[in-house]
Amino acid sequence: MINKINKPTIHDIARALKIDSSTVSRALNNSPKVKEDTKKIILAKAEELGYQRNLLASNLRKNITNTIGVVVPRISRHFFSSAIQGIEETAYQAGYNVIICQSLDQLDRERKIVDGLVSNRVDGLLISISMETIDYNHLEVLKRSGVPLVFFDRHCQIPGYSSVIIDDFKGGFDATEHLILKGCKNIVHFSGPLEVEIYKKRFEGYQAALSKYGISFNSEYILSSRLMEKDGYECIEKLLEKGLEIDGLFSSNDLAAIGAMKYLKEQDIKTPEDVAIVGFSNEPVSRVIEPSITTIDQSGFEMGKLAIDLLLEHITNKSIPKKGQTIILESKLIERDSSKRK
Amino acid sequence: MINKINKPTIHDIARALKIDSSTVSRALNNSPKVKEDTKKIILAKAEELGYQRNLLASNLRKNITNTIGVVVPRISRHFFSSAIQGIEETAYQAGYNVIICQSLDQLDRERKIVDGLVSNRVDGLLISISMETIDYNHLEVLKRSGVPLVFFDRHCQIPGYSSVIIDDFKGGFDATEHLILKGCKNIVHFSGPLEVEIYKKRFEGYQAALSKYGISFNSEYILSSRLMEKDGYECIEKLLEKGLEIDGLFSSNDLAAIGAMKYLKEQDIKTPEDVAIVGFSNEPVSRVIEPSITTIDQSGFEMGKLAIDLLLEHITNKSIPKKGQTIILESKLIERDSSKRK
DNA sequence: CTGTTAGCGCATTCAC
DNA sequence: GTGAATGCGCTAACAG
Repeated sequence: MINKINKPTIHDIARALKIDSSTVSRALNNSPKVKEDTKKIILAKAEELGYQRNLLASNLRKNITNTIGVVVPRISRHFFSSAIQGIEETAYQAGYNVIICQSLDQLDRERKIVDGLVSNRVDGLLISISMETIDYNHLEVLKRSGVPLVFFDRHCQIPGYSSVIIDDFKGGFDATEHLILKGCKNIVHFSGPLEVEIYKKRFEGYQAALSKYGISFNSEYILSSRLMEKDGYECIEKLLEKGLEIDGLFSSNDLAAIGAMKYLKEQDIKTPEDVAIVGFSNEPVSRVIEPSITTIDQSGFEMGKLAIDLLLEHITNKSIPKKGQTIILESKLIERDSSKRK
Repeated sequence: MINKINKPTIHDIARALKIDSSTVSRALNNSPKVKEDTKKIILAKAEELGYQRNLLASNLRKNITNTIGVVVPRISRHFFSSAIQGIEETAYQAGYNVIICQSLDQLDRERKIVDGLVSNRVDGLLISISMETIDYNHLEVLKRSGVPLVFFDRHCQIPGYSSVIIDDFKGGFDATEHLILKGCKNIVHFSGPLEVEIYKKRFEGYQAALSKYGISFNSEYILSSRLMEKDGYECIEKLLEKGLEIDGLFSSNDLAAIGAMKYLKEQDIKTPEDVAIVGFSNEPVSRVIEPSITTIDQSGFEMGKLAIDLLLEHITNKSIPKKGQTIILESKLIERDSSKRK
């Protein structure tokens, strides 16, 4: 006997009841146009047959999916998982499903993911771009298909798309100024790719702070990497091997900062007395692991909330604004006790 | 002018080329039946119009989606995000998309998610059930629809479905024995709901170890909770307020263990000298935060890999085995230096 | 209230 | 090789 588990359709239940499938469809959608009695009978039969609506067909017909796609670099990063938390919360309330995808910071994967999501006709897209995303073509073409898109955190300047971001320039400035005021003269900056907007802005903030206090800029102090823990470790290692003086470090995230800290400890350089560190983060664990790292805080949850709100607005208005709206959140520096210097 | 951004279909490109849409369809699927020349023309026009295949329609027609659904309690937990990593890796290689969903340990959400996934006609399901999942009906009904399902880590006994799990009984036994050998007599056990298979097994392991060493079982030492950090904190607080003697703790995860540890430190009870702790985990950060917690290690990545392999096998064989296969991984205890006693 | 008809976009069988 | 015809499962417009 063949394992013929064909899923029942509305026609199956219509046939069993000797009525028309359109009535079944209406009943299943709880249309007021169908008599309560028949509704009951239909629902019962549906239950009996183990009917489950085929959303592919339904969505195809209705031309909406009630689904929004979310693309982030990695779900394991606390910032992103809390952003997703915020997104899902209001999305579900608004009756939307959420598809979560991670690019792993690979442009290639990001392209495929976005393509797939659009092919699956999501109603909207929320994206925090990968570190490799310097070419925006895969996003720009979306405008032709009219899919609303909102960036959050890692964004890029494409007219017509909105963004929810923090004030990266100010964050970079504050971080650097904080270090300067602590007495640092030789401040290293761990950055992501400088072609990516947020890293560029933070870098500009860094430069501005140096310049304000009349500290000369040394390009050897700028290290661009993927900001993983091992990157921080290796970067600081290289710098020290070069014999460069370092007394302050501004890292564009906490992972790289932790990596650097680890190396310094191994080398018996007792941070934070010797090297003061500031990193971008709202990762609670990293604060516990390295309480000596002062952080520029970003709330993923809040950004997620704002981003989904904006997106839902765009979806319901069917409006892709000409310019796109940008919401900039204040970044705030949270100082740890232990990073006080002499 | 109305914002009429109608997505082009194969008919649009067929019309533009004065050929039939079926040819276009074939070309787009790279069928060998269509001449190379026409293929080129079609592809060019598709590009020009910004055509993107409607996967809803395509999948509906083909009755497969090349998508598998993954349901986990929370993506932010390292165990699950590394499992997802493993799953995605082989899934993508095999040409499958992955939809990630989190139940947040709520049965209600889990039900809706599973329903939605099945309605969207995923080709298979990978699930780690919520802590509230005591009633399996939403999973049992899936058998009628023939959707292959594989459990990993948090599973339940449903004939016909396979599981990838660790040896929870042994884990519970080893943890408890470890504590006993360290000299503990009064061992508390933080558990999840005992109706959930894995917690039950760990508890049984706990009991078996006590019994082996002739230590009497005290039900006051069993605390069932959701195992969040605050749960651990509150549980140990209550126990100590009751005036109960405690010198060992076996927690079913690291979060609750950390919560307990926090409370103990606050109370100036110097763990690990006073209370030895074992928790289930493979969360690297928790080991850094609380190196005094010895752990029973679980590799999410490995379990994810095994689970997806099993699932893909089921999908390609179109076989829902009568009994279901169970892969049991060895659990291993990883001792931390600092948890040595007297 | 219910049935009839049509079609969402695509893939596939059958002709030619 | 290509075109014509059919239907995946569902919803919506239109009758009655």
